Amino acid sequence: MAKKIIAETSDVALSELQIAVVRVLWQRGEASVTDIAAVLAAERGLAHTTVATLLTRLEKRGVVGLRREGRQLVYRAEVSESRVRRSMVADLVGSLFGGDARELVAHLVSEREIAPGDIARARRRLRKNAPDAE
Amino acid sequence: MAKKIIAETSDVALSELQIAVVRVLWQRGEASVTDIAAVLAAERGLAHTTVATLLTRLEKRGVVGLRREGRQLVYRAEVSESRVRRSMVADLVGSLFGGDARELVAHLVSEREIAPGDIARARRRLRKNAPDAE
DNA sequence: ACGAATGTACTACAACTGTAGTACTACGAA
DNA sequence: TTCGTAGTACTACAGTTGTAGTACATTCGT
Repeated sequence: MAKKIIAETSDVALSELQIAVVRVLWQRGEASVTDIAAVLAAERGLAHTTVATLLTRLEKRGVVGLRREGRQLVYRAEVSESRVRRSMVADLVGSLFGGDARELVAHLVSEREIAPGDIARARRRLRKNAPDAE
Repeated sequence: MAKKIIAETSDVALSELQIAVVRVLWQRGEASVTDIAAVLAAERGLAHTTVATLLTRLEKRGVVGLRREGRQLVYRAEVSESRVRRSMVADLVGSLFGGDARELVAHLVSEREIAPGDIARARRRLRKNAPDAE
């Protein structure tokens, strides 16, 4: 009882590029290499094989899963966006804000990225979209 | 007119470990390799030479500067903590929150990391510590 | 002055990342 | 049936990171 649990528990830190790849999967649920490569080619001119390599590596790490459809590989995300957000925000808060998310909020305020009322608004929205998410 | 300006303008993304090193400098203003190595050795058992290597590399990147004092090297940070925060938070918000910091706040709320009033509190604190900070 | 200790410079090395080419296979069109 | 094409697998390669050893130089105590 190791690998699985560790995989479920441990952090998922992804690079910007890796996120861009997985984002396509978050949006579509599933996508073939060609689909994803098309997006990444448009977004940043990456070669098809580059995207394939990226996916292979992410698969090896368990970040994405794949299914074979004929000769094509169809990928899906194995980690949710919120899980990645959770772990990456926690990493950032931990290393740069002394582990206190309120420091991050203070930073955002001083950078004028957010304004009073944004928390309340977020709360209302959350309540609406997931009324019983405790 | 390139390097300098680019250096001043461009992003500063540091790894967790690199931040731990620079944090010592942020705290003390200046510190010798031995000082920093002592902290890092205590914090995470790193060898003296490891810390020296880290510092050399950070120096090459312009993240820290150094001064020679006899046979010792005394380092100082060349980038401020707030600059690093700015650029790393922007990166994270950009890649995981669609560039909208309010999404990050919503995430923090849903993770129960912050509560209503935290923005106002941050505001008051900022106003107090830097009354004319625009 | 000599040897131990201190401190830096250089080298090493594996893992991971960004990037992509090449080789090979199977499929579909003519 | 044959050839171009789509698609995957494998290899490559430079740069960064985490980690530290070794080689040298310098200095301090006795």
